[in-house]
Amino acid sequence: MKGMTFGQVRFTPSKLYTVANIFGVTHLAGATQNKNDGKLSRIQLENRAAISEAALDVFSTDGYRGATIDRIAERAGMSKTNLLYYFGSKEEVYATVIEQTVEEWLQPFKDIDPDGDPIEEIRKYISIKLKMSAQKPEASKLFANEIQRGAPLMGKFLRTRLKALVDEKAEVIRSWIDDGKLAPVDPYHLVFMIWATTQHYADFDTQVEAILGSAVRKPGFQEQVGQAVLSVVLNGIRPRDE
Amino acid sequence: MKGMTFGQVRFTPSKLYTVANIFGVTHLAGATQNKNDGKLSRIQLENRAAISEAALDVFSTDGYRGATIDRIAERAGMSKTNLLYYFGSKEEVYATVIEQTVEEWLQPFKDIDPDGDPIEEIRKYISIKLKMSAQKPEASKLFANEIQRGAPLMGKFLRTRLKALVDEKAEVIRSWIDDGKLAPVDPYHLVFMIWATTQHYADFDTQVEAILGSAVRKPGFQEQVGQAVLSVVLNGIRPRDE
DNA sequence: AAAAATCTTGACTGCTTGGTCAAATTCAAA
DNA sequence: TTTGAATTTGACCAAGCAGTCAAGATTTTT
Repeated sequence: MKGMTFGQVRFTPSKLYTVANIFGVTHLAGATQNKNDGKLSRIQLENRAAISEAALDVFSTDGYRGATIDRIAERAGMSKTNLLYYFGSKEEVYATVIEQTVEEWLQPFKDIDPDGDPIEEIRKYISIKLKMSAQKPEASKLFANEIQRGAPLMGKFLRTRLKALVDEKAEVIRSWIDDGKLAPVDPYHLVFMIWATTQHYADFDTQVEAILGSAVRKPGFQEQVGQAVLSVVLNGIRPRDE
Repeated sequence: MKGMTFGQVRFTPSKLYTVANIFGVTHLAGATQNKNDGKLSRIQLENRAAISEAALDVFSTDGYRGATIDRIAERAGMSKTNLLYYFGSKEEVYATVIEQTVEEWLQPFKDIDPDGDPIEEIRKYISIKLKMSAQKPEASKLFANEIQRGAPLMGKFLRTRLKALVDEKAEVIRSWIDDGKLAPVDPYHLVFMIWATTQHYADFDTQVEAILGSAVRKPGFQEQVGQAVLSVVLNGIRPRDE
């Protein structure tokens, strides 16, 4: 598609292709045929990084449709034309940013250790996830937007790699339950609950702040959230008799 | 239907205005100076309803920016021009749809009964919310999108009425805890958890379906979700000794 | 049935925005 | 320093889209 268009139009000896792995988008990166054998120059590195960062900001708040490459370029400190020199299209910028973020975002989930203590592993996972939501809400918002659009870009990824990963972890949880170390609960829905709850603080930060007011900016807030969420997930709201 | 009322109507020379009070948007409603003293004609009623329904569909999947009034009009079975005869602008359509939905969506929350059995009240609330998410995911997606954009339209509503409502219910939950009928948990975060979890099944249905596959369309699915969510929220995942 | 009011639409306008092009300007290797 | 490659940008184009306008069609009122 993109590649074809370019092949057809004249191959400017000044464009270099980078293969986007997960989402199957082949996209330009800046400079081909540079004698530097595929390696990106200092300027390319800097500019691509600047664009990615700016794009994450803009896409996460404005959504794919709402974002404009003009605004991304401005935020990255360059002209739109120059941005388009590094990324062949808006969609490529978007795909790249999602790619760069998804691995990082999923890492703590992968890190759940089948041999660890179940309660401790889940506690750790929730804590990390909450921290990530607080520190980089843009990442969460970016995904949320993509999924809510029907995941036109990530659809296949969700159905293959993500599903496989969740299946794997669900099996782990199931074995924990079998060992009597967790109360019997559908592992998939438990995962969804954890995702929903932790990401809520990123995706709906506007609402959380509207309701809790300035408290969300006080130092202990994150800990308070962690404690509350963990308390419910681990112990439930039904009083335990002691 | 009391409490927050919308839809007062007043007139101007050539267009009939409808005042959308909560969101402070004054918007046109169609029809020139009809003598019919504020009452909407049969055609007005039908068309406004058709537009609202179509708009909910389109806005919820495409977001505000992504939606076009052309597509809304097409879906409502009329020309864009005609749609604009009933609603003065895209934003008015949007505001109207949000208004029409928010009350309905919030009703079960309002219905939480301070004098009821705490566990039972919360169980009921979660069940209803899950059912709503399954039956009308568009409503949830519409809000999600609005909040994630930074709530340009609903911001004030969130900070005033919604906050007041949540404050009120948080007080109820606190009193339940004081009575020893619930485990001690921050009421606000409990509410957020319930919102996040239940709405997740609407907002992220694409992801849920990608991971669970065809199971989501099987008859018992909704009950399964309800059971899993309730089990965690009520009892937690830490095994209870019997 | 005629008039008045209401409803509907095609044609058009102006603006935004993704993307192209060719002409610079800067950078880096020799 | 020279020279070719890499980088940058202003001018431009076409598509998409919100919103206007005036004229025609339909419904309601008298």
